[in-house]
Amino acid sequence: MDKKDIASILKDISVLLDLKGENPFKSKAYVNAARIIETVDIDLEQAVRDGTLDTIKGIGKGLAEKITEIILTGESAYYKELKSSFPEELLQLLDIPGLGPKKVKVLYEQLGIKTIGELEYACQENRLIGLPGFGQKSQTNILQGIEHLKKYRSRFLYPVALENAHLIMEYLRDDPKIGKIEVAGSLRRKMETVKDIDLLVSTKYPEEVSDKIAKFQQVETVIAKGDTKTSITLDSGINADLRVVTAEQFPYALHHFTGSKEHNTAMRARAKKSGYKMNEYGLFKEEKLVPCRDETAIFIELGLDYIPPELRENLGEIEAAEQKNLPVLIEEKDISGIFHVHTTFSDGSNTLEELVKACQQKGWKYIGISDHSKTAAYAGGLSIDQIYAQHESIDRLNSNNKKFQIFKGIESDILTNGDLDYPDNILEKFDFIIASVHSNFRMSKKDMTDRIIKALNNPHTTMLGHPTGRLLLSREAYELDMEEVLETAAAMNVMIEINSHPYRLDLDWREVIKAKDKGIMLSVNPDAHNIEGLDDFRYGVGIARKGWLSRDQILNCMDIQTCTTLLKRRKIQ
DNA sequence: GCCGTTTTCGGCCCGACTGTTTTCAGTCG
Repeated sequence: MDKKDIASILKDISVLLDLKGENPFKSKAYVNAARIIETVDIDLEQAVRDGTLDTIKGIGKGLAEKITEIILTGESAYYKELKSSFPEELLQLLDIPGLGPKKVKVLYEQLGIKTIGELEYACQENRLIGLPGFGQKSQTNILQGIEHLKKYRSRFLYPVALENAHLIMEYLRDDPKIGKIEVAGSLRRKMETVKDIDLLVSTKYPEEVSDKIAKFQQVETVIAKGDTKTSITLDSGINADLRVVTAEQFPYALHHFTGSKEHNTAMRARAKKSGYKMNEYGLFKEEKLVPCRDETAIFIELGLDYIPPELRENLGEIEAAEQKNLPVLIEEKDISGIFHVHTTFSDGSNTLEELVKACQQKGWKYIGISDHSKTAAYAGGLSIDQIYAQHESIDRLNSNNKKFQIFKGIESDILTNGDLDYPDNILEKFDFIIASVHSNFRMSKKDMTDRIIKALNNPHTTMLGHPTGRLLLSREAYELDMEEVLETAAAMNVMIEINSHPYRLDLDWREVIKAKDKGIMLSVNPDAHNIEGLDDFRYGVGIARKGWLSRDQILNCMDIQTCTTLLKRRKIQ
């Protein structure tokens, strides 16, 4: 029973309470507690033993009791009881846009609808019309929503959403009636996946701009259209919300629609405490607008340093901003070289020479080549002879150019027993070794943890590659005790990569925060298989920023000399 | 269900939009 499992039970309880029609604040208390459990850096089992669970802000006596029960027994009688009053599939109905707990309750109690299939059938039979709160329009919308759900996934990868956002922005940008236009929402906060695109536009002509948005060629449907908000579905399947405000309102609206919801809630509560009211239209003191020309001015008015969007998750950023304690976040320009690049020696599609040239053109000072190791036969893993051949090429290129360094590396499979993929006399020939799991994902949590821990204890391992193995929106992470992995990495001085491939973004940014706190050095790696793939490092920088990292905590922000020293550190120990 | 430098009771962030109503509830962010 790890933190995620506990949080998931608490969230389920919250939904069930909503369905029962309980006090909404009670339900909110459970969601809130779930979030706290997920993010708090406290050993919960220890807290149970010490009886200190209810000293955590947001967890009182009632929740502490329930969480204790879950930790000790793996179950919750309260949860079981709630669950038994509804069919299990019922919760899926909440995925349909426009259906919340109240309406689902009506559908269930009055029509006995339990599944999406039953709901679709009931709509086709016209049976929703006449139910309290339902009519012709809502029935049609529900049918459309079901169609949409079937057709598309509910979330999109960050670059996909970004590209779609840029399409809309380009369409609007040249319009003289439009002042500012900016991305907001989870996209601006650089979440790894997003549900929809939020765009904010300033104009004196809201109606005309709304009309123009609805006429965008790539709009499939206009979901809603009002004075300040237009919601559309693009033909790529992604939804976009466009908010239209005046130039004066823009900074407040930008902050509001960037979120997160949790950050906003905390900000408004804070504002209220000091006698302000805060909403998307402004910051008000005694009903009077406090003029702010940009977001920074809003933060300053509230006694805070500017909080970059990536940090706005209500995970301590407001307190840090108050104490002038926010980190100086890493930026793309801080990257001075790149590790984890595949060449034609294994499954890459560009040669060593081409990749080196591409890196030089980007102004980088070094590249760390890491092709696959021999067990990864499907990816053309290198035989020992091929390693010698590659090292010869690298030595030749290095001797011809003293200003650019090629580091010799390998992405070694972590074998099922936790060993690396070559004998020691070969492993010691590399400048760095990325140890990654590429096979046998379905091990027990304990076995997988032991497997990785063993690899971390190997003196040849420089860094751990894509630590969770997840593929966003398609493959779950393998079972792993991440806490133990981070502890070991910290103790053994092993670095961890932030794999920047948009399908991975692994280490997860929530864990990056914890890794940073443990003093672990991270490396923003593109895991590039061709020249274009090098640019994925940008997504990794986004994750590093969400993980509160500064340049001095990232290997590939260092100069050649420092990198060389840091890579050798492991072997000397 | 949580919380408290006026409070152990009575609050709990706030507003837009839709579809259903005939002044508002539900949903969403």
